Amino acid sequence: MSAKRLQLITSAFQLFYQKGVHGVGINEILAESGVAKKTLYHHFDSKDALVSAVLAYRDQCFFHWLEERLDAATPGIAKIDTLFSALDDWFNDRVETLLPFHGCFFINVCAEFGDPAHPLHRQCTEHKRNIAALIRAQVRTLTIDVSLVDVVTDSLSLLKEGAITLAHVQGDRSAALKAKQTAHLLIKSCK
Amino acid sequence: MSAKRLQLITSAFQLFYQKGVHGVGINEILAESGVAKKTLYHHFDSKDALVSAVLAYRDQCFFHWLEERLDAATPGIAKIDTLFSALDDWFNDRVETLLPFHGCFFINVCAEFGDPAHPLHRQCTEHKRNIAALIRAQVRTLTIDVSLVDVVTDSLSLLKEGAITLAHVQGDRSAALKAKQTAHLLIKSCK
DNA sequence: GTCATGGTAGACAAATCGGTCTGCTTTTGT
DNA sequence: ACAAAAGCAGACCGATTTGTCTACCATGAC
Repeated sequence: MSAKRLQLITSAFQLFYQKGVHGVGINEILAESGVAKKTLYHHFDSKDALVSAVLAYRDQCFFHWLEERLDAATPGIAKIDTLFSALDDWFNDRVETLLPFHGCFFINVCAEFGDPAHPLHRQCTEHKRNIAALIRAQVRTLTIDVSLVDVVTDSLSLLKEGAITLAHVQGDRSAALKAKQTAHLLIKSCK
Repeated sequence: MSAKRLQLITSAFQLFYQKGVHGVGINEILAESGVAKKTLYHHFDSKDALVSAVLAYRDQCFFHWLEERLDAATPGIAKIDTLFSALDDWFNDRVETLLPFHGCFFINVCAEFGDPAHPLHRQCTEHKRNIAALIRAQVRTLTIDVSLVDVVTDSLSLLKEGAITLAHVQGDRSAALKAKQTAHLLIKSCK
């Protein structure tokens, strides 16, 4: 990938994440990234195409970060602990690669592109699907009845998304720890 | 309240809810509401002031709707059942007064106004605080140890917010029922 | 050496943005 | 009845939007 292209994506992400996609103009991205307008439109057909590339970039960053954190944990309940500890680090700006917390970028984009049929909205749906699959893989390492895997995965997803919203909208930076506590209660009740 | 003022607020809400605040221009609101521009700026100092009024309007609609639903339920676990049944009705467009589901308007607005110090962001925080208090009142009718009221309230809030996100971003319209199931497990484990 | 590629700065276009204003009509309170 | 308030349509303003275009420079492949 071209260096300029990457620079455009990272600058655009930073601005979109803070101010929303519609709240940031092309010219602001150019000023921040120090790239010429012609170059931007050489790499991307339109602003929407840039947004799509930014979503793909963030999807990759976020997924790999979480996957690495989870891989480092020992199978079982520690995997679930690690999931919420990782979220806690994210919420409290202890993960440099994720940039200062401003909620979930994919939730934010869906707020602006509300139509579920919109390509950008679908891209966000896809991201969440991938993360949910990652969570399911952790749940499978738990010593619980196989028939409970689906429902526990759903519950953990609910808690994760709820924690993100609490942290962002309510400004409750301890949301991940609350979710971890609830997850413990939940899994204990499965045994 | 003036009829025109109300018309402006309801039209603006409908458009903002579907397309996001920055995705809707003043002129579109005027065309949809059939109100003159001068009249809009007679009632509101700026677009931000209109957004603030729309938030207040939605806050009132949503709170009163949920409060009525919860009041009608018998104290105890039925209150919690009713909470998630109400969400299920909302997600599946069975509540006319809330308009077709496009996620939580307050979460959406926070996505566009990411700065927690922004007045519109704070207004959303306030709304969530009020809803959380309403949930806490239901939890108090449960026959659980008083020391658990806080943690159960937090857990239910997490599940509620998570369900909203799952329903909107993932397009999972059964999210409220999954959350209800999880809430049951959780409360059962408190006894 | 030559030529395509990717890059620069920035003028420019057409549309739209939020917001102001004029001039006129309708409604409403007393 | 009459004056004040609220409403109308829409022209207009300056700023900003996305996107195009011209003209030129640097680099590297063949």
